[in-house]
Amino acid sequence: MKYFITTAIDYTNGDPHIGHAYEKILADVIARYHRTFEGPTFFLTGVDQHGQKVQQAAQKNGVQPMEFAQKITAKFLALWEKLGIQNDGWAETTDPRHKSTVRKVLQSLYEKGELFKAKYSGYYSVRQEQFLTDKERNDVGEFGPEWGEVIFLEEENWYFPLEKHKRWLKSYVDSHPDFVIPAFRRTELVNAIERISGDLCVSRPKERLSWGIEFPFDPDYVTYVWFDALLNYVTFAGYLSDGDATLPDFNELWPCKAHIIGKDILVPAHGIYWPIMLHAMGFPDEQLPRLLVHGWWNVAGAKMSKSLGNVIDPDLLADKYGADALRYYLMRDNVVGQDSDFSEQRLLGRYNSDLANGLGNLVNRTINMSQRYCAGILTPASVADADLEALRQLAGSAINRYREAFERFEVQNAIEAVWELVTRANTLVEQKAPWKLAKQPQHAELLDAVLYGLAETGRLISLMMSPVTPRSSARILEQLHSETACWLEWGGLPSGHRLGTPSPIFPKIEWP
RNA sequence: CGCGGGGUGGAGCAGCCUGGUAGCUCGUCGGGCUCAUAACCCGAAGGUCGUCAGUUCAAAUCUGACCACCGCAACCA
Repeated sequence: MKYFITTAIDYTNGDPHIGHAYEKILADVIARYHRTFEGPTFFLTGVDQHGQKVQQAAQKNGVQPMEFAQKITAKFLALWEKLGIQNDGWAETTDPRHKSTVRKVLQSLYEKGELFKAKYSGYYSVRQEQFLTDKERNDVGEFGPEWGEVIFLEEENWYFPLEKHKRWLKSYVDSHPDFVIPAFRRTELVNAIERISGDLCVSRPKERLSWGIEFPFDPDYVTYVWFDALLNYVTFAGYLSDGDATLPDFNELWPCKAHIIGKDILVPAHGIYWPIMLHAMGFPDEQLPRLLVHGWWNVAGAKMSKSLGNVIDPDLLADKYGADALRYYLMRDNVVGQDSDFSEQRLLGRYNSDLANGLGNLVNRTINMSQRYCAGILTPASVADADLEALRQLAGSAINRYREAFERFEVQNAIEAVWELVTRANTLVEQKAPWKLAKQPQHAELLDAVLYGLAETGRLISLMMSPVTPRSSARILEQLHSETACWLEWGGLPSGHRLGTPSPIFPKIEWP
């Protein structure tokens, strides 16, 4: 079995922003942790290319939907490359392999009697191309001018029954407390399940929307975008792929350990539609995925939105401060699940105080002293020293806390555990003052022990930080001449090991 | 009486589920060090943990009420 983790697939009707980046970085950090320290991992992310909004955005730009979707897709891909997102699978909903699986699922649900055709009539906005409900009525009970021409329309569509699975979903969620992480998000879902009524319309007549996956048994219709998008989690894991060698072995991956999603798409898409879909498709309860729900990045206390014009561009930030600095800030300054406030000043503050002054300086002074006092050649401790022993003990407990935090998706706590070690190592430098020991030949062994302890601590720290700051960690390990070892225990550096040349990894950046 | 979230030293946040000396980063003040990216280390000041009441030997943490704040049309993680 592989550790299978996914993100939501991003809708290709607009450019990526900091929220998209945060989610992918979070998933990437967790995936990298597992890949490095736990075992085979499969990280899937991608883009959602179908649907009305994409069709509309394309029209607005005067291009075909496919062309538009591909253009936006390229932007996402370029950003993930820049941010160091290391995904194993890439989901595009226009991929023929995906279309084929979606059709197979539709066919199978149809044969099981889980899809039915029915007429719906109601008020329909021609401009917005959607049916209106009472929610859209304004104070005086009318549909406002923003909807344009509103007509009464009767339309036949395919429906997926939700209500008949309501009782099952309720009992499933009740008996699986960790279906939704963090726990408080579960409350919202439980309330929403109580309100389930009616069925989900999963088709759109082609004359109204052509940009989607055609129904296999009714070519006048395309699939509703969520029904199409949610299935990416199984199709790109190899579900019903008939041994297609370009896709993974489904049995190796499923069930997914975590779908990482934003709080806005928990209800109803991932918390209601998706488990009911899987249930209807025949997945047993123990084969359902888990949902890891993250919060939003606000800006100066306000919600980030295109209309407010306060959208943060991760691409610019990565250029300005480096991908690792951005990754570090987003992971360090946020409790997974909660909202956070984005501040560039704070990003810079974190970078300077934690990465430059803390970790970067520790590594730099360690290698420098080793080069200066023992020609960069390490000799493990041959003398007992209480401070060194304490550092070694702390390294052990930090590793444990780090691993436990990752198992609970608490990336922030994992980082804090590492930083305790950074601080402790810097303290040891002051306690032992190697520059003094170097002048006292009788303390040569203690000096060796201290320098070894510092280098080894530096190795462990950069290893532990490698999921978060992969490129910087690689550079640190390179300077330590310890490029390959992933040994997360004390003593990875052998006796006689020769360190490299020190060079600042995180140069300090002044606020303009 | 709609749903949900948070209200913790100057700023930003953990802790709350599983009650028991209030923790972290930044900032301020004092001291130390000189290996290092003017970085590092130590110490100090600063909090009645929104308010009121309850449970308890003990409440930031559990219960109830109240107060002000944020999100729940669209864009959208």
